[in-house]
Order: sequence, then structure tokens, then C-alpha cells
Amino acid sequence: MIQRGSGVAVWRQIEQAIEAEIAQQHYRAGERLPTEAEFAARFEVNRHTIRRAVAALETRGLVRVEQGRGIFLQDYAVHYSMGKRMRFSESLKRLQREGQIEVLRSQEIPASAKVAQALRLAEGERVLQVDSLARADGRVVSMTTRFFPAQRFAGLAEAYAETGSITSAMQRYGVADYERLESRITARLPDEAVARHLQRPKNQPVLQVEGINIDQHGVPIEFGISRLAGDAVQLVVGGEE
Amino acid sequence: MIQRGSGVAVWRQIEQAIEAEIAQQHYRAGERLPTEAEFAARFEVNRHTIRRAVAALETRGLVRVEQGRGIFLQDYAVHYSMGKRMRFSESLKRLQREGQIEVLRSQEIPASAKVAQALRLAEGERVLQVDSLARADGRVVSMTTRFFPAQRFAGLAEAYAETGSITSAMQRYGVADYERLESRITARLPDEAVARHLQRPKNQPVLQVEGINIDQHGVPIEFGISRLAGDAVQLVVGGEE
DNA sequence: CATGTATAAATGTCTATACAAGTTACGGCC
DNA sequence: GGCCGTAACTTGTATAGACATTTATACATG
Repeated sequence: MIQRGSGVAVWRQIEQAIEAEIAQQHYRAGERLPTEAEFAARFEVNRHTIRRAVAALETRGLVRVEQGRGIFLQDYAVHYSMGKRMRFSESLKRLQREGQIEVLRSQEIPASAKVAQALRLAEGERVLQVDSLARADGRVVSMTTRFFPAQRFAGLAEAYAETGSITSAMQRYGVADYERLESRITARLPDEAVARHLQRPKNQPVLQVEGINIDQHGVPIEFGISRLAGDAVQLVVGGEE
Repeated sequence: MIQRGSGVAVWRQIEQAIEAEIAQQHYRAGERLPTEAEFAARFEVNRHTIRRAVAALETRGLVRVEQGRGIFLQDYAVHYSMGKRMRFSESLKRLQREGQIEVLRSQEIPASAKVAQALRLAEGERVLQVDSLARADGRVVSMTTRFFPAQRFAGLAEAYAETGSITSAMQRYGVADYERLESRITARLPDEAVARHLQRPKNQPVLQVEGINIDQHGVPIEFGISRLAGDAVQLVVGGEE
């Protein structure tokens, strides 16, 4: 099957061969593929040649390699193969008025320069950081990190966990309504934590939405950074809103 | 300088060492770096170890490797080294009301399924496709592909080239004003053409903004796809607009 | 002057070997 | 049963060498 001296590198041919097997659903989502040694024996090449091919597949997000464990089919690959048609949309507004969310972590820390500037605090002032995941149809849609002024909203984390909603929790502090100042959107590659939580390969881009919420007096009450699975989600802006 | 058995792989240390040199402007933009053999001699490691380090730098977009020629500093790296502070912002509105642009190509083609649906035409009807680059401060900010119904706007390409503005050109066809229905934003890796025009490495994500413009009667007159250098540009939505 | 050719230089591919590091499973031991 | 250590298995790192492929340069030839 592998043709040497054909002008196409052997590792590329192997990459395509494995990719074809994946496309033909030879393996199930999350399943372990043959080991490097097994592939090497089967294609009759050196292990390093296999590694080169697998590295290419990993870069493209088809498989995930874990030291000591093996090579695994990325469940993301299922979506990959089903094409772009099923991509689902998420509006900016919905991103803020969150639905079912899961709080990952909640801690009080000193404000970094960036956070301090956004919330108009002095650098080092205490802020409450809340990391959470949002799901839709069981699938993780976004990972959001929010910062609140800790002094003004002491105990917010508990109220948040209780009510499950920032809006409700805010009302206990006399914040009847708030609005989004503006949103800043960038595309970037995820760091490891984000990639893991979004259940995506670390070489596929994410949409990062930063925004500041202000109360009725114009005072910043929240600085949030949301990260969306970039090519699986369309962010809808404007129109009906 | 390289510490063996320190828990950090040698190739990673070399990657960081070269990265540091780049950050310290040891090399000029586009300049050729030392060859693999030279690096290997200098760090006293095997050539393959250098290759591993350089491959990592290439993936991150700091250098570009060309067979038979050498390793070159990506001019993009200059922006990288100047940090995120200088990142500049682009509003959605401004993206549509274009400034100084350069038309790359203009052609009449049959509408694809996607374009036809957006413009509410039958698949295969003629549409005018216009590819253009937008610049700010000489730097390429976005590459945009626009589709117009060819029948309604026959000769638009000439009027566009003449006036340099879609808005002005549109007025000749009785379209006094138009508005954006909604925008759909995704993050993705660029294809080769986009990466080249945006002067960016092909593994750095781009922001893709799709939108439909409608005339005062609600009839679609333009379907546009803009691609922005993802992590060099922040897309500002909402607020003052 | 133009063109082709030989040569050197640079990266790309492939093999081979050895050991390091992480993971899992099994079996002994308490 | 539960704990722990060890062995086996798997991927990660590093070295070494050989040859292929691409590019640039110098030189010969017409």
C-alpha cells in the first residue's frame, strides 16, 4: 500500500491511510488506536516514521496522543466528519444571560493589571474570580472566567451557587439591572486548560469574547472572558439580538 | 546554557533560547537565521534536536523554514514581540464602511449553494464576487470576499473601482442606504491564500465575519465574508458603535 | 549574453538504537 | 479486602548516520 520513491513522503501516505480509516469509522470516538509499534509493524516502517504521521494527525485535531497511554481518536473528529452544516449558533446576548452552567472554581485573588483596569480598581485590590462552563444539549459551549470587585460583592460566590444565576445573585447587592459596555472579540489558540474544558484539540482556534458589565450608574461590576469552540460555534451579533 | 536532566527537554530549552534571541531583536525581520548545522554545533546537540526546536518555533509562527534555503525570521514576529498592548481594535461598523481598500480580484460566477441562500437567489444564478484587502497604517487588517447579485448590479465592479467605495457605487443603482442584517463570527485556521494575504503564519487563527446587507426594502444586496488577523485584531461589538 | 551544467549547501526523509518517563495491571503482602 | 511495589507496556527524548530534494552559485559552453 505504501509506495516508496513515489514523490510522496512515506509518512504522508501513512497519515492519509490512517485518516481514511478514521473517516470510515474504523475506530469509535475516544477509542484507542493501535500503538506506534503496531502501526510500525503493519506499515513496515520505523517507529519514527509513524510518529511523524501521527504528529500530523494530532496537529489537525483528528487524534490525541497521551504519553504512556496511547493514541486516541478525538471525539471532536466526529463533528469534523459531519461537516459544517450542523454548526450551531450562539448569540452574544445569550452568552451573557447564562443558562445551565457549572461552576468550576471560585476564589478571591488580587487583581492583575488588566482586571484592575477593566473594573477601575487599583492593581492588587481583591477581586472574586469565578470560572464556569456553559452547556447546551450536554455539549460544552463555552468556558467563562468572570471577575467581580470582592469588596462590593462579598459573599457573591455563595449567592451565585445558591441561585445558579449571576443576575439573581446580583440583586441581593442592590444591582437591579446591568448592561454590557462593549464586547471585544479575538481568535486565538487555547491554552491547555481551555482546550481540555472545551474538549477540543489544542491546535483548533477558540473565539475569545471579553466584556465589561456596568450597573445603572455606570460603575463596572463584572469583567468577563468567555471562550467558545471557535469553528463549532457561530457567534451571532446584531439583528434581532 | 543547556541543562541536561533538568526535567525540561533539551529541545524545549533550545526553543526558548532561540525565542529569547528573537525577542531581543538578535535578528532582523525576514533575515536568515543560522543553519541547523550551525545551531547544532553551537548548542552541542544533534541536528535532529535542533529540528525539533525549530519545528516548534515554526508552529508558533516565529520562524519560517524553506527547504534548500534556510530558516527565516517571520516578519510577523515583530508584532508578536511588541506584545499585546499594541493590539489594535476594529469595530464591526468600520469593517463594513470600508476605508482604503485594494481590490484583488473581481469576477462573475454562478452562485454556490451558500451564497445563493444568503442572497435569496437560485443556486447557479450569476453573482459578482469581489475580493479585497483593507489596510490601516499600511498594515493589512482584513481580507474580504463580497458577493452581489450580478443581474441587479450589472457593471458594479467598474463603478466600485471608479469610486473606491461600495456605498457610492451602490447609489448608482438606486440603493440609497443599506444595513447589516446580522453578523456571524467564527474562529478558524486560514487557508493558504488567506494566510498569505494577511501576511500571517498558517497556524495562527483568523476571525471570520460573515454578514448580509439588505436594502431599505429588506432585499439582500450583499453577502460578505471578512477575515481578520485573529490575535492581532480585536473586534469591538456594541457600546458606542 | 544566455543557457545549461556541475557543485556545494541547506533542509527533508527514513532508519536504527538506547534510554527516559508516564500509565496500567498484576501479584504479593499485611 | 486493601495497599504497595514491580513489571510490562506505551509514548517522549536524544543520538547517529545515510541519502533525497531543493536552492543558490560558479563555471563552462554556445
